[in-house]
Amino acid sequence: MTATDRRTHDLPKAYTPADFEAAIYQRWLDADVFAPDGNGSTADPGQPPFVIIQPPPNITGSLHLGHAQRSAVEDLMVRRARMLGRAALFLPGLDHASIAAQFVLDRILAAEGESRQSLGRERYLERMRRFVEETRPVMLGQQRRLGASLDWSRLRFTMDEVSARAVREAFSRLYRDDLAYRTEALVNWCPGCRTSVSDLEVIPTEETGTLWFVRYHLVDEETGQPDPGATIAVATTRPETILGDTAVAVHPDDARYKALIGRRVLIPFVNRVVSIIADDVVQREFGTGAVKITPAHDQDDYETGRRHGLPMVNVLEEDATVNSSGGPFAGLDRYEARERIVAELEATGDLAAAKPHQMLIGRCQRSGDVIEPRLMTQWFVRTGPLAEKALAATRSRRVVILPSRFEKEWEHWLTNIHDWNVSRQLWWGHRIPAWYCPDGHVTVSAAEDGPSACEICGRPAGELRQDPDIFDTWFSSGLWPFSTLGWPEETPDYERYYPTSVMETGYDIIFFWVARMVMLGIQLTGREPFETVYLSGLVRDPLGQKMSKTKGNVVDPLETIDEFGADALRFALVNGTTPGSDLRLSRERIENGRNFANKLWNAARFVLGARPTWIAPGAERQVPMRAHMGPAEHWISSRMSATVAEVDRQMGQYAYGEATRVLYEAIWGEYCDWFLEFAKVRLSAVELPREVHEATWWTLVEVLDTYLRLLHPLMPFVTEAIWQSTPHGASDPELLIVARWPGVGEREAEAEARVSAVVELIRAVRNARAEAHLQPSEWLPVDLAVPSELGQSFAALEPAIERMIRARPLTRHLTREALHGATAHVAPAEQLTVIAGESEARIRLRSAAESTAELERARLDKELTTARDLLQATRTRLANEAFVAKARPDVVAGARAREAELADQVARLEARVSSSTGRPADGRR
RNA sequence: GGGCGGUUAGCUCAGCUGGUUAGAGCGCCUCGCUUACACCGAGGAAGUCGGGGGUUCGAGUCCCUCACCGCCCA
Repeated sequence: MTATDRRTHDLPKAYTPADFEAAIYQRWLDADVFAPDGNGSTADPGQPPFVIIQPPPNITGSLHLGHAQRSAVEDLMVRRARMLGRAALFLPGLDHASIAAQFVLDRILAAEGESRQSLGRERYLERMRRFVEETRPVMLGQQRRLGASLDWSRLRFTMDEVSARAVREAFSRLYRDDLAYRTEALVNWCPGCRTSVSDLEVIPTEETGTLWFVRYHLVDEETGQPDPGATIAVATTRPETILGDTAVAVHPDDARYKALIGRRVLIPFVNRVVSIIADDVVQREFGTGAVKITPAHDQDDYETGRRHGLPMVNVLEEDATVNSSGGPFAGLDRYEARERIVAELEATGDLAAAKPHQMLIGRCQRSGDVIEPRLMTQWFVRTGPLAEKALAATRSRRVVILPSRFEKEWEHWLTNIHDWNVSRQLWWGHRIPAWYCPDGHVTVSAAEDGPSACEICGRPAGELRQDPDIFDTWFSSGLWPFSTLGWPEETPDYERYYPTSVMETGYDIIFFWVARMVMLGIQLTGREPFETVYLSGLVRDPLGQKMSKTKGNVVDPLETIDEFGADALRFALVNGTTPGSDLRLSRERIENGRNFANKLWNAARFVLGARPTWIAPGAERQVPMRAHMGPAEHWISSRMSATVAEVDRQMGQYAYGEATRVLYEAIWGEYCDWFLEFAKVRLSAVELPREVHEATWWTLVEVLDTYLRLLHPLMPFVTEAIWQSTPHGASDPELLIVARWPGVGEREAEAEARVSAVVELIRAVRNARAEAHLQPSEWLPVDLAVPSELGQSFAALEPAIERMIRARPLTRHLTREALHGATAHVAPAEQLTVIAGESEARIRLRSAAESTAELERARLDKELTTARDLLQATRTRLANEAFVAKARPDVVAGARAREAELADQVARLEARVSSSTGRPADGRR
């Protein structure tokens, strides 16, 4: 093995990510580069820090593709910021997710023959803490597999003491400022979860129910007895609520019922006598125009009840069975009661009609149960004043939402916001720090041990009772951007890293979470918690369906990483995506990522293996000497500058999908497909001086190095693995993760144009050869002529061109006339003519077959037709006076140049066709 | 009911402020193990940019309208 080969063999032939990903992550950890103030940090203290607080995944869950995509995007931003020299903090966390966690644990307990109730609150919470300790490492390990450069030294949990203190402090401040209050109100009750939930957790679903028409008997005002003949019919979709009716309402202007206003009716089963009242919220067209009023079980009725001072009769228990107010139906489940009530109404002849009815039914986001409005005393956050501040933040652009179309939804939601019910009748979560004394006085305390006495009457703590409820999980999540940094204490982290830079999350929780962080952040810290909200789309299956366990279409990110590598998955999750739009993830996409990584890997192997023998393997990276660079080297350097600029531009506007495509094209389509091929030939030319070999090789290295840097945020593992084998500059650190982001270099327009012309010619020759069905491996004599200004470039690239078009010998003529003269003696059927731009080539065939001649004529005819059509189109444009007068001058100039070029091409093709057929090229088709 | 998004090659999707012949990946067809890579290379076929109308010298891109699909809010 020669010295040249040594470095090649540092990289195995095939890209096998499983061999190095874990080791590389460990190297990053050992080097302490994730923490912005870690030992390995190369951050420039003069620059502002860049901070992303990671949306904390649910502790009991496992990592799914949604997490994977978010981590990929967040990590991409963080890694780029780090390479730009900013102190980059990417803070990891876990969410206690009370309802979700209780669901999981309750299932486990059920399997063990236990239950929440059988354990009791203390033992249950103890059990939960143990369970959470078990699941915790699972989630964290998954983040590592993805390569997320999270600062593990700052890991937070929403139930740790720092978070708990923040929750207590936040709530007591809100209470103090009259932004939190306790009141009796209708709340959304989920009988399955046995807790109230916020409006956002109720999913309206379109369902077909029944609209029942029920006759209520009027009460004879004199006898006080029901009047068998006089009835008023009401319509209802929930007959069981009849039991809680406390009025019947009609529209005041409804002629049908005007006379009945003020009369009384008897509510069946419970024998309650209630009044017929007038209220203009009644819709006359709906049902019979008369509606039953159940203030304790319907939002609209509740409002009506309040206006008219009606009694509120609650008829349901926590589990949605009918309570003792339900008379004969007490103890029955709500639906059983409904059936029985309908049956009995039918029996008594009071059921007037029953029709199928399309309606919206609120179901619990978590359990799917039908939500019951239920009257309860709960804590609420007064959202009006908070929402105003949140709106001001986006309107003034202090908070920018991407993509911007979500700002409209943001506006709409925040301007129509309701107060936020934060009480949950669960155990796993932050207990509400409110205490009640026997006289009903409320004391809210931020102290860890609670209040020492009632704030109002001074009764000692021993006589106070703490609210049994806990907070909605989103309440603690709403504090996340600052509670993680130590708030309410003014810790060094809070001082340095708050407000944060970007909040990246899914658009599906913009209101659940983002809006609440902004509201609470501004209220409690006086500042917007982040500058930019980047909303990702959702990851769907190849058919566009949401992934869910029940559908069985879930793709496990870890299995994917095992098979294809984390980089392939990350590539698939970012490439071709636009913020806010969903992504259909298929196996093919991931394979594409793996293939790209493999391509890069092998290109690097080539570069390392092509090192000139006299350059030491560990040599410091050198800038290629411009004087010894050939046209291809100038070309790729210039293209590299273009790529850096374009990637910067796209990433600067968060267009990561676009940036990825740009890199893919630059690396595969330019560097590998063309530059490597040019370089191969130059490096194997022993007659060229050492300086030329060096210039070419250092160009290969420089471009590879730059592309590894640009690609690193997207595909961190493979780029770091390769970079560990490539020559570095004197000022480079040991690890790519903390290396500097490339600066934009200079463009060389002429170098780009010249090589483009060469590439165009090579393509055209290959095309002609393929269409003539020539063996790709067959070497054939080629004569060519290129415009004089390209002559020098061609000369330098000739050996490469020779090889790329299989030309032997390759004869270059100074003018087209010379080319034509030199090939005039060859029969038209024995050669192919290729016209590419201003260049022209003739390929000598070994033998003249009639079929070849015909194929050639057909090909030339086709090219001629295309060229003529294009020429015609360009001329039509130029003939339009309005175009010439009004279009931008550069556009017109471009069209003129185009016209000249096309005219020349058409002329040459015509000449060629006529000489090969012996007749003039015919006119227009 | 109000609002938003989508509709571009067989499939999945890019296409930024309107400007030459609308791109990519996968799939398809032909050829090829050329000393980085068959997780590859060379070449090719394939699109009336959902329909209609308008603005403009010029529209996939801007405006109006209709249709279908999806989402959010009531």
